[in-house]
Amino acid sequence: MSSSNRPAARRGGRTRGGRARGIPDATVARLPLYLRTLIGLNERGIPTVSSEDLATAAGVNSAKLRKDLSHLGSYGTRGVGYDVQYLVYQISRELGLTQDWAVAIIGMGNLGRALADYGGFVSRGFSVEALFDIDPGKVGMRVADLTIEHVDRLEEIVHAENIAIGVIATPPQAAQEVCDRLINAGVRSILNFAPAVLQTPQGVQVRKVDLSIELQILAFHVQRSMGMDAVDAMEETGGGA
Amino acid sequence: MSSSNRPAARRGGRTRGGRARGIPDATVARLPLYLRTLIGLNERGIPTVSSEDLATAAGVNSAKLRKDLSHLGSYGTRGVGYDVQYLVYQISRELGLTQDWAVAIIGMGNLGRALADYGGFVSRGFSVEALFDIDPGKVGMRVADLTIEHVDRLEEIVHAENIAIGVIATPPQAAQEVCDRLINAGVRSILNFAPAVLQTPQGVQVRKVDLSIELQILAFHVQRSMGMDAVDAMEETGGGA
DNA sequence: CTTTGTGAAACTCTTCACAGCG
DNA sequence: CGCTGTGAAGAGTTTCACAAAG
Repeated sequence: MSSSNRPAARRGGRTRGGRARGIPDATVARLPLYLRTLIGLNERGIPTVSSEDLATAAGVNSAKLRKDLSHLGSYGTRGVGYDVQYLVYQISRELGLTQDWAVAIIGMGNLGRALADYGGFVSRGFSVEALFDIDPGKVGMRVADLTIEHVDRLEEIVHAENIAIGVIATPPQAAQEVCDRLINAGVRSILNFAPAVLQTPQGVQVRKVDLSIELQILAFHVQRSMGMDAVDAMEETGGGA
Repeated sequence: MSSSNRPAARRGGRTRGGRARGIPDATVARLPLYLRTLIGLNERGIPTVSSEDLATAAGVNSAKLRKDLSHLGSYGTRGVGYDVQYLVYQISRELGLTQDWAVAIIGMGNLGRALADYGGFVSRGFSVEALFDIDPGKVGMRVADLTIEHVDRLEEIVHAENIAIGVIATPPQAAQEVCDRLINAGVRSILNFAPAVLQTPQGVQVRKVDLSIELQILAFHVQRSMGMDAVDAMEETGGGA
């Protein structure tokens, strides 16, 4: 469409008024992993950790870890490592987890209910404040200490509860409409579990969690590893045409 | 550890005996998305589609789509576009979806049960063949036409049912052990829903789906977009210490 | 004339390797 | 010394822009 020759349109708010921070997306995506690992170390009473050890525990390479952390500032001590608690705090702050964000879940099928019940699915920083479904039979039911509301009340409740993040767990046909309504109500961050591509205006962050896509990526690799052993011939002859 | 100066160790089986295929990881990760989009077009009776239209529907840019598809071969017709059904078949074949892979789910909590019940969470190409839990109270229960087995029988049943993919939906403490046992039983592809880093030997594919990580990434962006409006000052003063 | 397929350029991310600090 | 923080090199990915095909 018209988006052919737009000049790149920087994702993620690169620079800004004051100091230009601009943490790379790839780094942001790993910070939660470091945070979880550090919280584990802290619970085990470990006060400091080297980049090498933290990297191993988080499953990444140590140079990458150091470069990632360097984007937050110089929080390490040469010859020693990183102070675990201090780093927990700094990463939490960077991720915006020093305050709680209100979350709404839309779609109370199996998955939506599992998400709502999964109380511990968020250590801290989030609070599920509203649940929605379109089925009048479900409206009024209580799940995880909340009453399921009809999706017609979405805008109203998003405003009242100051919802910052919407989690879409509806069937795929309903996902785009729910998404539009969330955006209309002012939500700018959406976690989408529905197997559907959401069209959103610029400035809205969408992350998707898609079981069948993950499985299909795995299937590709399964097929590959099978090829190593035996299936080679099948492929070479055109396999099943 | 010892993984410091290993020479890169190529992920994903780059070249092989015959022709070197080597589809980039980034492309593999998008193929399922194209596949789903194409299936939708096919169901609506659309016989051919241009890269521009398919890209828009899949939410990517058309040059990227063309380059991705070019890794599979030259399946388009210049001046016309791509034959929808033919492309569905080619992508399915490339992803290894022309046959069914047996899947086991370990951990029958809320999430595990939702996954097992989510019959349609896989269009085709997969078949959930076994469910496991460690809780004797759950063993024997029927979920989604299957009987929950005790996790002690994992190896036995993985062999008997020829399980290709393991889905870990246990609490995080149990994840590594389950993972080890799956690998020991010969499973080389794992989808991990537990919020834990899995240590695996080379050659094992792990994909993780992690709700709290996704939310935390969103929180970062929420905080960012807040900064645009008002919260700027809070940050500058050290916010909430 | 339309649309693919693709070199080449641009950009992002990862890894190396080491200066420099504690 | 040991370990961080980082320039520079390398790898991977995206985008551009256009020649060639239908």
